[in-house]
Amino acid sequence: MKISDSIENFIRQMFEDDNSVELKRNELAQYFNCVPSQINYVISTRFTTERGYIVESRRGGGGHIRITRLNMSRNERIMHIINSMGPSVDVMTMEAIVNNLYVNNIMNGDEAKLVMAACSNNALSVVPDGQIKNRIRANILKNMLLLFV
Amino acid sequence: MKISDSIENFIRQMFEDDNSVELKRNELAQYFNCVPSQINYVISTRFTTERGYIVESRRGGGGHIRITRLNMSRNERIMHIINSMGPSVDVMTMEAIVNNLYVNNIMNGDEAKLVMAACSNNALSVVPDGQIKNRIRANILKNMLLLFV
DNA sequence: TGCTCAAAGGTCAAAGAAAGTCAAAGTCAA
DNA sequence: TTGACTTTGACTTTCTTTGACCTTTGAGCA
Repeated sequence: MKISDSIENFIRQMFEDDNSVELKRNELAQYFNCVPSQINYVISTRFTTERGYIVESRRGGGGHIRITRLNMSRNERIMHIINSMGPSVDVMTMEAIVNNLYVNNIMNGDEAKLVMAACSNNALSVVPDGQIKNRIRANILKNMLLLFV
Repeated sequence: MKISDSIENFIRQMFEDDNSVELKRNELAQYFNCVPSQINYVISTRFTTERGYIVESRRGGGGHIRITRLNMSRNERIMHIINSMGPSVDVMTMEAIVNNLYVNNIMNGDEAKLVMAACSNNALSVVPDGQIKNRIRANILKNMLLLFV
């Protein structure tokens, strides 16, 4: 199960040497034995701007999808995250953001855990409404991230 | 023998080798011949933050529930704070608690700032009602403090 | 040069797969 | 008999998978 995660890992590994990778949607889909649009799904949920990626593509013969990992300065990165975050953030996105900052050495493991704890569904379990929960989460996250600028 | 207790024991045994276990709600329910929501019941009554567990989950295909046991051996003080905190905490109390932990070297300055940012009125400005705000604050604080245990 | 068409990739909504919630009904000990 | 704890199940929410249909691109041919 969880083909999407496998695909995500596969793509992630392609980044080992380079900050930019190029892939063929159909080839990749065939390799993973899934429909091509699943590749789009993975890209649109895992390689978003919020997580520091830029995606470009080209159709037609010799078409491709290029994913580029952004390399911004620490403060730029944080401000970029805050600004592109929108008023509402779900748990997965929040975790991705924090993890991203962790692997980029912008926060250490303890700090990452703290942020995740503060923004977890558990911490917000008092809030009944999911929409509002995500809005509060976004707010808490922004407030905490500002400390790293 | 109550089914809930059996399930609790079963999960507890899964912790033998590891501090973190992952389970499938439906599978477990089938194994115990109960409705899936009973698993939620067991988790929410037995594997709570108050008892030193963190629960994460994921829905959809390949979903799961992960329970992580926090290392209890560290400071009783924190557990005591958490347990004696009540369901609602105002800003001043929160700041006093955090400051106390700071001057007692249980957390460093950066960490203290993070906790205060997450629990600030600012972070919770989305929440209109003051009572609810304090309840959310208490929850966030508890979740963060557990990381110091 | 301009046209045509196959080869990419894109979009979207429906179906599927888990887990979450909540309240009603049941149980049991004090 | 009451109140706390359990059990159950209908309904909800979230995430994933699939497929039908759409758009863009570029090579090759008239």
